[in-house]
Amino acid sequence: MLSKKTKYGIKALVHLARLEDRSPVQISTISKTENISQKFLESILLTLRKNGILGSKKGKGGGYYLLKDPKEIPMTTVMRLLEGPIAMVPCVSLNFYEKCADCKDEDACAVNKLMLKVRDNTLEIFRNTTLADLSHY
Amino acid sequence: MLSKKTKYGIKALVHLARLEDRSPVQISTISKTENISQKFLESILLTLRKNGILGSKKGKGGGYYLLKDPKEIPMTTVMRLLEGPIAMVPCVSLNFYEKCADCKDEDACAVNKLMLKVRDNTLEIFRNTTLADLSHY
DNA sequence: CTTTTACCCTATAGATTTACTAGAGTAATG
DNA sequence: CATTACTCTAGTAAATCTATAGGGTAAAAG
Repeated sequence: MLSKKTKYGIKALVHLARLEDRSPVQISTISKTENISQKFLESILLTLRKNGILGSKKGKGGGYYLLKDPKEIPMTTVMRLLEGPIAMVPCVSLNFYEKCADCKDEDACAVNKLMLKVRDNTLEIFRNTTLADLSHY
Repeated sequence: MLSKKTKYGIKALVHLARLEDRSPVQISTISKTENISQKFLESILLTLRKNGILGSKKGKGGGYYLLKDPKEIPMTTVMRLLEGPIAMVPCVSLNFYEKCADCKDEDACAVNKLMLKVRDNTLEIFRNTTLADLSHY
């Protein structure tokens, strides 16, 4: 299951990407139009900012804004930031690899074999989908 | 993340599929060779039995065995039984569809659009992969 | 009638997710 | 300089899910 954190994060990013100009948008605005708990959204936007996706401006007229062109933001980045590993199992993860405790031989493991295929496919989709692609109606 | 339930279930099924004959195999045997908590495995095999994948035999010489040819068991069936929905979000699920509470227009929703692609791809893999495919070394 | 094995129910520790609360810090504006 | 409008931070509570353990029952075989 996709966490709400990721879901909300994507919605917020798309919200920003759909706007013409890149001037700061307040959390409360996004929160209201996208039906997201404001405080929860706050922490999500914070992690997006800390990881170079968003910029923020404090004080009056402040808010969050995209740092890059939506075309330059692939979903792999967003997913890894918010959701974590793209692979369903650590033993087939590129960025978060971990050996299974129970598995003797990874090459003979059916789960590994299956999930590797799934990961390859999913990764391909996320790589080839940018924020701009998702923002078209 | 794939639950251990599903992981163990697949391992157990592959274990059975790799055997020549279809005579009953004890839980304890599978549990030991696959490094799975016996009690946990017990409940997993039970649900597989209740859903027509496995048969069981009580008493001496008893155990679990496959009811069908591994070629006839697509991973869609196994995944839906053990893991639940294949889609990462209920609003793109075929078998477990549910409307998002927060989402006004599903067609305009970026999360929906993205996850639909992922689901289609993943589903295709699971459909085209049978237990037999996973059982080859 | 004893052994062996599946079957079934309950409980629980731990982790994770989601969300709320309360306030501190910072910048623009009149 | 005071006010207002924001972001930022931390702590925490509730709810759910996960993985496992324990103990007892029922059926089959010899």
